[in-house]
Amino acid sequence: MTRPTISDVARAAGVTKATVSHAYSGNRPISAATRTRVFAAAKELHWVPSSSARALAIRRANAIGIVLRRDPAILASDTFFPAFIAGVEQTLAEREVALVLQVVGSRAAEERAYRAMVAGRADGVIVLDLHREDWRVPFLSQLRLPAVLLGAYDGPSTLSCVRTDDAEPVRDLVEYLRGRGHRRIAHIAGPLDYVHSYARARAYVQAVGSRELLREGDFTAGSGRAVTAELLSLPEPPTAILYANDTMAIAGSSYAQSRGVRIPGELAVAGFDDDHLSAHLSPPLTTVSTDPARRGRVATSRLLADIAGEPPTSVTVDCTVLRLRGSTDAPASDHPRSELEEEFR
Amino acid sequence: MTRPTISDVARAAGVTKATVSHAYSGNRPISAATRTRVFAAAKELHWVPSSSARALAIRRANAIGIVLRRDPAILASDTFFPAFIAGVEQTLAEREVALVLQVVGSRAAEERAYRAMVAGRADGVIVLDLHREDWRVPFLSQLRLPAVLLGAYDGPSTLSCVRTDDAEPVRDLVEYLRGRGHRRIAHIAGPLDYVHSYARARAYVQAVGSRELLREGDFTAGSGRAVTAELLSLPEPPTAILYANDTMAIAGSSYAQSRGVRIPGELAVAGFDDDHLSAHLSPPLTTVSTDPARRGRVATSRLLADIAGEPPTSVTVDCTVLRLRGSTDAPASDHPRSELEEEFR
DNA sequence: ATGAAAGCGCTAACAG
DNA sequence: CTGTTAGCGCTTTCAT
Repeated sequence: MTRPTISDVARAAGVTKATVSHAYSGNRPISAATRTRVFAAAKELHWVPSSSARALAIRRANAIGIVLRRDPAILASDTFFPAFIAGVEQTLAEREVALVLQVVGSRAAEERAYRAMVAGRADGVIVLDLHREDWRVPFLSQLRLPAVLLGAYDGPSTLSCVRTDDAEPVRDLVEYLRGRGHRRIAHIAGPLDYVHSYARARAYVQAVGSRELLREGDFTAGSGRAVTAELLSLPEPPTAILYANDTMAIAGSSYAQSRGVRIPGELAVAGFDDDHLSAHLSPPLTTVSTDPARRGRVATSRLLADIAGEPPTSVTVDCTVLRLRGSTDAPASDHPRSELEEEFR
Repeated sequence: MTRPTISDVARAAGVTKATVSHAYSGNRPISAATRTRVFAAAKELHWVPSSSARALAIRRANAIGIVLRRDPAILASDTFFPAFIAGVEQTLAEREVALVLQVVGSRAAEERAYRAMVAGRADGVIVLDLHREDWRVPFLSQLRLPAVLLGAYDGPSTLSCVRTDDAEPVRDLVEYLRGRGHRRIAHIAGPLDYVHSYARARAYVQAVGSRELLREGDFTAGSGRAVTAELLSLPEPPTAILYANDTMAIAGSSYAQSRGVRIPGELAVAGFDDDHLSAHLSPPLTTVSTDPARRGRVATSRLLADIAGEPPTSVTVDCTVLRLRGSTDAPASDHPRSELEEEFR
């Protein structure tokens, strides 16, 4: 009635536990005959090795962790996360490694969660939502917990890092809009203490040469709407808005439309992330796809390498693709296609 | 250099391992003095009990599992999942239980994943995406793995179940649209082998009394668009469409708008799920909010109860709320508000 | 090629 | 109230 153990299998196969263990791990030669007997017995008894016992013996959890400190509301509105997880799981599935997820509400809980990870829940972690100076970087190093940072972390760090160039697509977008005659281009950034928000905002400021039309949102639909309202009520409102994510872009442009502003005729808008809805809106939303699944895969295999003992490394994954769509079409339809636009297509 | 164990703490505190263990578990009286010494020593050494050792000793993982068999694309477009997870974590955080997540691609992998769960990764599982006849129900019973089914499962089952009434909001919606003069109301369902899709579709068919305008989508934006296109090209197209989720509703109505169909003037649309964007669209989308976070909390505490040895139970959570918004406003603005509408407001 | 036995770090009787 | 002593189920020397 109780689950079978390795001893049961050994007994049934007429061998010892060691033999069963090695038959599975392949860590030492086993005669074909006994191996067959062992496997048969195991299948017969429906034996599956206990992962806790295994974890204790080899001092490895065979799991990686992600601890997220987020407002449930933000989590729910994040299009990046599920796709990222899908990527993580894709490379995890090949080995027999599990993902343990912990969503916490406070810094204290976050520290506890990481300590629990080192204490045997996970062999390493992926760190998301990087801040420009993130306490977790020194904290995790000190914990000696293998970790990979997702995002272009600039502070001192000896941890592995999976970088993305957030600046380039922003520059391209600004250039593209300029080419279409836009002179007042606004940017609604995400919280500026996030490395990716900051990188996008900085690229924007450098490209337009002014902070006048830079605003800070919080990635939610509500803030997209609110900040858009503010921008549109300016004496001289922008003719184009770059949003730091699609959620804000969609909410913002819907708000503009509800006020009678025609998109892209009177206002061009672009997002970031390529939400699954963006291509299906009216007009379809210009955005930057960032292939979260791929980044999940890269981060995971990097982490597994760290765990296996390889030295931490920084890798850059070139995954941003500009998706030019209807929401940034020419303000007036008589604008000829610019060369730049052709190039992007 | 190696992580401290309970023995190190015991030695430092001048007691035995048993005392340290009990000081933490409270499983037997410990004098205040020694307890203090123990805690001091533990803190001094930064000791955190090894979860694998603990799991082996108490035969419990202190973790629950969710295994998901989904296309990454569907995962990414699912607004339900992240919110649900947030709810799960909320009640998990109070106890020190972790969530292990596994996304798999095949039935075989799914079985393996569940077997790994019983084998020590998790003490119980939450089952999502229920099919009308789901092999996992007998499978998990046989595995003797505590499990709670999320959704109104009708087949034979002795597992706990967290139910939601999907039918009522659909009936209400149909009634509401009827009250506004709609006579051709279509429904774009999700895959009909899912219990929730089926329940919604059945309620729809009962309410309108015909399957003529029933279609099956797959919850993605692409299918929302495609099926909407088909419906709109009918000789006698519907004047209202009920979608089984907001993703399809948004894609579908955007498509309609891009074809010049005015919403709600010429076509009323409603979704299901209350995506974070829905209230911010133009027009705002009428939908049914289903409080995924709350259902996550309920399912989790139900599962923890099962794990604690309570007998499995079926609970119904009354969490659907109709959100009437602009996308279902009167076809002609001279329609007086119906009484029903007032009641819903 | 296989067996015997000693842990991995914790909990839980069983004594005292 | 606290110490001793077996395990939990697996891996891994060390023998043979």
